[in-house]
Amino acid sequence: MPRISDSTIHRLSRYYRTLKYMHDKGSQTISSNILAQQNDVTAAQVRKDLSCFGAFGRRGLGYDIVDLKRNIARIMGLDRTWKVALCGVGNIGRALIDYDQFRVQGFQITVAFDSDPGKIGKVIHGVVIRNEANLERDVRDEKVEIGVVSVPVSSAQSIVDRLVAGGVRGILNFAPINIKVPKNVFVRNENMAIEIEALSFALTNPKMVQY
Amino acid sequence: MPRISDSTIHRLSRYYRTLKYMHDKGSQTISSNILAQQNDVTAAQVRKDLSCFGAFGRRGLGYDIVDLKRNIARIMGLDRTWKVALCGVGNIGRALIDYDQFRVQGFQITVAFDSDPGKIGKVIHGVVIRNEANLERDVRDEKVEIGVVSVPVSSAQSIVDRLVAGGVRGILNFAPINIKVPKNVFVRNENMAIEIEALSFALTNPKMVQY
DNA sequence: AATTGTGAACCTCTTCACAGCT
DNA sequence: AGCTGTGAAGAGGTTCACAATT
Repeated sequence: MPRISDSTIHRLSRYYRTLKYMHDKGSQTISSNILAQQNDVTAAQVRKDLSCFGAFGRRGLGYDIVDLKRNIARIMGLDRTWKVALCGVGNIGRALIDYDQFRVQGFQITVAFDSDPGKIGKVIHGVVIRNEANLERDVRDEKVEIGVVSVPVSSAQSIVDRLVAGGVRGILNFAPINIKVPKNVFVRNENMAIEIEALSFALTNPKMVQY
Repeated sequence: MPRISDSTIHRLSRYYRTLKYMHDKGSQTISSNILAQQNDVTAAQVRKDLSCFGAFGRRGLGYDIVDLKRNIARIMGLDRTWKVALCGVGNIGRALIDYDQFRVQGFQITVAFDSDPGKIGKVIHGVVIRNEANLERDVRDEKVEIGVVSVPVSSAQSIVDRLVAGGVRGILNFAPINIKVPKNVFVRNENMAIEIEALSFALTNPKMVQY
């Protein structure tokens, strides 16, 4: 089975978003060239990325938007819903409970946890904040597959361990720390400080990065 | 002037965070090997990354933590403060106004804008929400260098154009759209949906990604 | 004429391995 | 002996260029 690079996976998400947009605009077909322009990559890159999974276009004509969109959704597992547990209902956690980009793509925050007794029992955008004490049990009962970690650094690793104990297979980690998981669990990190620091680097060393 | 890759810049941020942590724990020196383990990379990678900017270690002894930390801060422009304008005080914008990882690293949200008349004038964590109508002028008057865009997709490009008109040189974009800027302005995208979609891909095709 | 799919060339990033310093 | 700094080798990702198809 061929390995797919992170870059290709990221680009696939972006192509998918472009296809949704073009479809909403009423277009029927799209060429690799247009898809490329919309995402600041080369047309060859688009075709290479897609060719990892099959031949979806028609020579001379381009790609059927509805068809390609459906294919990418299938490839990426976006043609279904995913049950998500949110851990830590602070500023970021609260923003995520109501984040359209998650909901619209089938990521359903079905349970949320916090350790603060003052928050437990409250309802935020339709989700009840539960007591962290029963995390493993609740995650298992609700058949949660993905855990989102938006707790402080100090409790991130232990929350991750408990999510894994509850049977979660994927973790989206917002805590700025390198968490450890068993080999069969996937982690993606979302550290917003890293991107603004990259901006700081670019502004400080404009000659060292390509504009 | 040698080009520095995005990957190296990202890793530098992560090394920096490790160094802060180790320093707080009271350590004096650190080897490339330990720094590597803490960040899931090889020791050679750490040394190569650092060697882009100079020779900071001592053979046989490793790196002095305080010294390396200071050097990375200087290289990345983290030894100063940056004035930041926040555009769009929705769920994400509100979370960012109070995001420790920004503040602690010197990114000061000095001005915030929203187009909703109901929000204008309100104060969130010490920041007054201003009328978007005067964005260019306010950004210029306050000498803002970085703009954070957390407005809906439909108004993202026009807000970016106005930030640029106000003299901003770097943009952190949370809108899931590929914004266009003049060649001398830097953009970094922070699309949280992309990472959870990458998780969806990994869970759907475990054989195609390395655990 | 337009556009895909793809092997080959190219380029960039990562790892190796070892000389050199403490 | 321990560990860095780095040229060279290796791996992996991107672009080229063209045959194949509509």
